[in-house]
Amino acid sequence: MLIYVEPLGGKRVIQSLQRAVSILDYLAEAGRGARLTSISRDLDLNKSTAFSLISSLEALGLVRQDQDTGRYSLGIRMLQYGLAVQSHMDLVLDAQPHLDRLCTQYGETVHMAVLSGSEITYVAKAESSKSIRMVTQIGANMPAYCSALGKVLLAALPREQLLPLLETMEFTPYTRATVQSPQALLCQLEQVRTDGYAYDREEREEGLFCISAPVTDAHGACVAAISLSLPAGRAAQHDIPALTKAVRNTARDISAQLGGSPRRDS
Amino acid sequence: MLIYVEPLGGKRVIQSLQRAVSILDYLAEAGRGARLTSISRDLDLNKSTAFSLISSLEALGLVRQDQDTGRYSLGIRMLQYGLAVQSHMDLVLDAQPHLDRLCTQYGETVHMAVLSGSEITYVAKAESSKSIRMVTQIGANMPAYCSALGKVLLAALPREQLLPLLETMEFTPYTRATVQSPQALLCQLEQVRTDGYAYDREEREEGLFCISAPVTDAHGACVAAISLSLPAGRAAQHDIPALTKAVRNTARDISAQLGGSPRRDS
DNA sequence: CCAATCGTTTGATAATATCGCACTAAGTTT
DNA sequence: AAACTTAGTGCGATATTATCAAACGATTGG
Repeated sequence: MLIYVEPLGGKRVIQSLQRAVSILDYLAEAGRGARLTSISRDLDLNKSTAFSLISSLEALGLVRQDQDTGRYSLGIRMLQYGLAVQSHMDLVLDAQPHLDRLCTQYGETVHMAVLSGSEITYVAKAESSKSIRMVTQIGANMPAYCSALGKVLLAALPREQLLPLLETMEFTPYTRATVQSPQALLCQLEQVRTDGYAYDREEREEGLFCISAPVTDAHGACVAAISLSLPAGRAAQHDIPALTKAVRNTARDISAQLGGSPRRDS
Repeated sequence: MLIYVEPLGGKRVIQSLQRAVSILDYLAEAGRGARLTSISRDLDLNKSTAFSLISSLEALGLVRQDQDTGRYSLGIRMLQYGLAVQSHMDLVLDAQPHLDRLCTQYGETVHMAVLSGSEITYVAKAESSKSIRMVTQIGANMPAYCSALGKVLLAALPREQLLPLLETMEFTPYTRATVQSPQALLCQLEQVRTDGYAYDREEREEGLFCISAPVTDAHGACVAAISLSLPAGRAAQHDIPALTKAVRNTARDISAQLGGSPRRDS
């Protein structure tokens, strides 16, 4: 008998759903499929329960089982969900043309990202056609503290959300320029707030330079950030202030569209 | 009191999961977010039940609620799942280089797809760099009966699976060349089985020509199909028999790799 | 200003997911 | 080859859990 007392005001989450999602997470990370036993062990689920959950997920198409090995992995139905998110997000739909324009204008890769906890998630991009370019995947995550996009997004958070988040961060020194401490980051974020844009000068990766600016919704809340990435080698050929201005203008254009466009009903 | 008797041997699916997934499906289709009320109405769920499910999904990050409108839509966590599927599927990983090679060799778009019920799902692609080209989305679905990929995949099914599937199909006449009846389709599939490849001669879309061949696993079971798509206008410039041979060879290469590569353990 | 919806909360209830146990098949060790 | 292990799967009893009806305050609209 397990008596679970809700910590006051906490939302009640359906147990089987919570467990099912934890299995999906597990499968998303476990590259080439996981065994039922390891799932039940690692997630601390009764084997029968795990089986019940997994076979339900399989029947629903979210999980598939390899006929030969018996291993479980995510099903292709997940692909469709991912696509649906991408193609339906107002943000992405509205922003894409602007991103494309900025990309073709300067021939460099453009990204849009949102904040998920202390990481950023890329939600849209427009890729440079040059052979040396930044390669990223939509849906992929990156630590926020060492990217221009992340700094813009973090800078927009109110202190009461930002400070607890800083606690959870680990500051991995990817390069010589990587921010190393919460204090240094806070200091940079202050600068970002006054400037209205952020740079990443090879903080995440040697040779990668990024310029980022915030995208705000109708209420002025920062819902995303866009960035322009260029190899440091090409940075000298560009007029950085001009690029910065272009990025900010594009961000403003997208923001204006988010604020102005009337909402359609279904 | 609802007494539900399982139809003997049918797998029992966890109800709350089934309902949660139906909500996810609903949200995936409902473009710009759905209202709680319409979800509960259309899916025949008690409003409280729907709310419980949805708020759980929200707490788990699969669904998000627009602050302003209150509408629910799929969360960005779904993007990450989609990405995980794509990057972990052996099939896709193994096939991508072959698809890329075929694409650059002829400068036309190449696809790989699998069967989901009576539809095909694109799981990988290599895009032509020409301005006039086929534009598709990974994860998107298409009816199987009117595409080269679909015909290859259907042709590989055993009769006992194929025949019930034919019952459920609706034959929409997209073009003059679209197959119109189960009989005509069966006849074509017979041909595909003996030939080992399939064509789509503007059956889905005017001006679109496709060549497809099956990809088989270690046991010879057809697990996917690949295709090369070209605008009918460019078809005359190509040597169709040579293209067909190239597609079949690429499919064979991928199949060989699937059969030969030893399976890794975690 | 009343009527109608909206999303949300509550608490009682019974239906449901869970768990322990048992079974089979395949792989190891003795 | 028998005994032992470990895999995935099936079943039924049980109480935990998801569900439902009713009602709430907040908006919206006629």
